[in-house]
Amino acid sequence: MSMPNTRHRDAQTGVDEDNPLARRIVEVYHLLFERYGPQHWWPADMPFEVIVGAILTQSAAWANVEKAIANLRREDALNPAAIRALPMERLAHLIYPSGYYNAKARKLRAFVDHLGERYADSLDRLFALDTASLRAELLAVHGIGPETADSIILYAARKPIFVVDAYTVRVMARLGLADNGTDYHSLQALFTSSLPHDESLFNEYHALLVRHGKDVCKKSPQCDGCCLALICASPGA
DNA sequence: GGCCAGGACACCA
DNA sequence: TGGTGTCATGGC
Repeated sequence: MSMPNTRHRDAQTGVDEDNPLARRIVEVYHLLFERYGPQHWWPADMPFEVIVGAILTQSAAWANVEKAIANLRREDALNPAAIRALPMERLAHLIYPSGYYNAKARKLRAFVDHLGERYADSLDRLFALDTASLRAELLAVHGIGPETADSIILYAARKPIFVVDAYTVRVMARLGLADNGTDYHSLQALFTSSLPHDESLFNEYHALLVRHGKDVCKKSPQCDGCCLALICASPGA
């Protein structure tokens, strides 16, 4: 994972180095990467597993999601046909540790049904869509909202789209660049208009925001020990 | 015992 | 259109 060198990449990417907001977004990335290093989120060798994880992680702790995925793997059910073949009760039981198991069982089923009906279970075919069409296609599936759709596009399809989540809002609020009322697409646009459209960069940046949000912004109301403290506009916000 | 986690949907005014 | 309730386990 290489960090963007804004001094040299501007000419290549069109990122406006004179834009203080864009500079700040890039600066935050550098500071987070320096502090935490690469996060190794979802190496997409198993895109279907990534999609399952993206759905199961909705409002759930990742450790619990891992248990649910392990159950599915043990059942040899980490593929669309197997999930479709499972009785809903059995599917819900397997994903029980991730919480909301009945609701999430319906969501998983909705996705594999959609994938089967329209793409013959081929993620390659689904991912062949351009990003906007893919996003619209995913949003049409029950249980897939903006964040889950973007997570699938970024981490499974490996297309450059920025994922906004609760941690992103929390960290950006600390920096004075957002508040709790900032809508998803405005915050997403803040990143995509400030950074090179690079899939591995967006992957790493989102993972770093989650790491930082967990480590510091939540636990330390006064930004104690925060690597962003010097540029933090509103400690304690 | 309460809070929160890598959200989304249904319902209502 | 915006606000609220619901879905629910597991770790701290």
